[in-house]
Amino acid sequence: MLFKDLISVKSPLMVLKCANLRRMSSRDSDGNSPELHQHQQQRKMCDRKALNTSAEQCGPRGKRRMKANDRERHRMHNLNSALDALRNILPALPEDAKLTKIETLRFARNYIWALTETLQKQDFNTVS
DNA sequence: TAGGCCATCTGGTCCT
DNA sequence: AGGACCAGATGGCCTA
Repeated sequence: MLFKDLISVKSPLMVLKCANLRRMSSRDSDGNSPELHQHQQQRKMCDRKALNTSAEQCGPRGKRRMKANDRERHRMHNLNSALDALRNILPALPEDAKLTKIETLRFARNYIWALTETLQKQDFNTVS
């Protein structure tokens, strides 16, 4: 199967094309470096922590909550790492075009489907 | 300014 | 009991 065949596989890849256009024209091009983005995220974290100091001070329950929040944060980071790993093995992505989470999942599903089709066709040709 | 995407917090539920 | 998972709420950032 040629790559152009893969491109022709219905909607999710059209979504991908739109996503690439959208992202290539955004973020990094307007001087927003990844470092700055990270800084903004950290600042967000600090704000949250400042808000939560009261929870920290309100005894065992507050401590348990904060511990659970840490675990949840860690869990979501793991999930995002897995999504990044998935993005990295998907084909034909320009360096600065990052798929959203939902786009990544849809594209992966579509890509697997296309590969499966390719294998099935190969098997058919081998047998006949 | 509205809408999309994201990170985080939170409470509920299930599992070990 | 404590941890994992989940879904809803909230607020920030960015683009059209």
